[in-house]
Amino acid sequence: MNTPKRYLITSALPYANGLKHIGHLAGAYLPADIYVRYLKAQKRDVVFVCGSDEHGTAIPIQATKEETTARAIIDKYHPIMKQNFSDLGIEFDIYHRTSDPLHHETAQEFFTKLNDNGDLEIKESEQYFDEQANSFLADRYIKGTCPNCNFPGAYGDQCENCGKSLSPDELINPVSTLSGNPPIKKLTKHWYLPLNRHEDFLRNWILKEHASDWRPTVVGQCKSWIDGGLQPRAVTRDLDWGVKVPLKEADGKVLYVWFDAPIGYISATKQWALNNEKDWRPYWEDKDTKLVHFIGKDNIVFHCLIFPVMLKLHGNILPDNVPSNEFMNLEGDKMSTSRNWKLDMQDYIDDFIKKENGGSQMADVLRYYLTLIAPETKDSEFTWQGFQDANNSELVSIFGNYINRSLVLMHKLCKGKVPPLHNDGLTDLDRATIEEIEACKQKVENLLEQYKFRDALFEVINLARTGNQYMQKKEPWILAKQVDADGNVIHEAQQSIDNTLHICLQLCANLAILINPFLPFTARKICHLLKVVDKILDWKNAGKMKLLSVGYTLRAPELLFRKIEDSEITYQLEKLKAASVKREASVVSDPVTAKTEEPVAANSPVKPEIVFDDFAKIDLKVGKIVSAEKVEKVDKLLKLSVDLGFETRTIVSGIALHFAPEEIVGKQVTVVTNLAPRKMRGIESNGMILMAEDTNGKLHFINPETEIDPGAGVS
RNA sequence: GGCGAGGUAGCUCAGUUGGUUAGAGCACAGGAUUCAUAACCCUGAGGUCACGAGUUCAAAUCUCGUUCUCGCUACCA
Repeated sequence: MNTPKRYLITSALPYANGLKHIGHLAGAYLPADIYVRYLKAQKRDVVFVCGSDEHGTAIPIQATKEETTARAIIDKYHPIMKQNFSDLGIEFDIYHRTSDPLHHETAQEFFTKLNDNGDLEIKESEQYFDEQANSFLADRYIKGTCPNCNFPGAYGDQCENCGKSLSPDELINPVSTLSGNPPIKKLTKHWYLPLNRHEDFLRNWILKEHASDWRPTVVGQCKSWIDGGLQPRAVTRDLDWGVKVPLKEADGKVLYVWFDAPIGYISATKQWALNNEKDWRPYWEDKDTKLVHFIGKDNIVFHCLIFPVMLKLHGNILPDNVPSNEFMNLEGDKMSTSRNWKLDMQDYIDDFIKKENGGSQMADVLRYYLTLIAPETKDSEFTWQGFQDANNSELVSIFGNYINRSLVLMHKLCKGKVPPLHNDGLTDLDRATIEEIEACKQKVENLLEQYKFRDALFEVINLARTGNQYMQKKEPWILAKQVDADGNVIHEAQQSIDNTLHICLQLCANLAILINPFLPFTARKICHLLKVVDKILDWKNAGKMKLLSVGYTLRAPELLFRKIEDSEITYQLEKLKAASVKREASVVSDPVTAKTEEPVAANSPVKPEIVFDDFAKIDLKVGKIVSAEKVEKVDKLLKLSVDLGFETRTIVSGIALHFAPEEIVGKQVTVVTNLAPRKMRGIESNGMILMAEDTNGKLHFINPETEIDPGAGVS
């Protein structure tokens, strides 16, 4: 493996619509920071960029929720996120933002080049338009009744009640959230990135060239997408929040957020270059640059398929690796912002780092545990108990304790000075220990180069364990009891004590260097205790045994980590559960989006008023199920034959998860008989069975109290 | 239903191209020790490697089936 000339490391741009939780931290920011700190300790040429992603419809939506403007939202969250990262020791070379003019220029230039080269397609389509607001409506700006669960406040892209992804066309009774009026359909023009043109490139590049050096989950996910068929993807949309499409004919259109966001890496690099009087170009154009994207698995498609296609078309380098992490669960459940099941970085900072017994050592504790359980190969599990255990029995008991006992012993047995190493007195154990220090450096290095952060961290802790074992075997405190008539330790014993503590202290210094990428605050604190400058943390010093000069006075020991009490853990567990329960309770009385919605949807779960004639259009009849069978290869559908008196019809109904075919034959049901026919799975459905859903989500038939003749009208 | 990733000790996870009694850390039990934040150190117990077949001299590892979890995707008039 030859060393690249320079590195460009990116962490996924966090979306500036709210606080970010530790799942995000563990997925994209912490591993990147560790990697970057390691590279920098190696004195490599590396730039670590990140920034806030401030476009997309969710920003104005959040603004409505908080009753403010989009600009105010991003100006609120950008500095908070920046500070959160800083408090946790995530040290970007630049934390930029996509609202910056430089980014707008960069994104526009990117679009223009692709468009000029004919790499984009233009298509016209009908989209919902709000006449009063004179504006096309993003999916998120259309609300209506969810066709899946009948929740009246479903958005055009997703129903927040049942979680189903939707398209605006699926909504029943769509309404614009801008004016409250039903939208009309209007023709609009959009630019598309034809991913389908690049299937061969992607297949070859990922599935062949990177089949073995990328993580299996990443390659697998890409394969799944590619095999599923790549579609042209809209690059622009009708919205007034974002990067304006740089074409006269595209007034009122902006770049789709997925298109402009990754370009944010480039504009961030440009800004960094401006700040530091550097040239940004080689970082994105020179083949000798190693580009690495750190992301969570939800971002794989963008960073492995879409953005590389964009980069290739634009003439940039491609990522060398995209070490995506899986997800981190919390106490047995998925982390979720909407269900409030999470631990925000901000909350951890408030509850641990900013406390009197906290400080930056607590930032390192979180970094330690998150790295220990990093979801590198599969989803992992954050538990507060695990957090406490990792701290108390590893950081405190093994690592912190080793450093502490080394310093304490040195003060007691070596007069507070680094003792000399008497070469003629070296034992096999001494030599073996020295060799282990050197070997540890190599192990950590190899693992980090392969993005195996968890294993790398283990090796460092293991070196502390080695130190403990070594000290235990040498027992300098026992040797110190061998005194002569004057009470002085006899010569041979003192020599052995000197050698032991000399090696122990050099090992401490090595620990500082090796732990530095993972726990930077701790590394600096060790340097302070050893009275050495931070320069010693250069990676090239690792494995060396001459980091501390003989005879040098060291500081009095201070503890590196404190124990975490049971009460702190119970407090967090209760807090987590309380917040999540509160959330559930509030959903019942006050729908997810209550504050912002039109009164109708917010205050009463009733659809807009209609007149009798509207109702009279619907033809409802009682029918009787005469046969039922499961539609093959589909989860939810049953094919029913329903006797309506005057005829027997085939109706396909999505109730298979609730009823077995045999148990519903003979049941009476209410049928909408004049609904337009619709084909599902190749079967034409002529009508619709009315169902009621209880609070548990279970479906119930709507039928007459006692059996009556099929075909009876309902009104 | 399709595709992808998983199911290994109480917990969190390793297990390279199939090869001797399946590993680590933590937790647990016993012992030893006191320099150290009752920390460290030593020893030990603990697994039908989700389940069932098959290929093989040999399977946690390969093949097929079943089942469960996660992600993407399809179906809901």
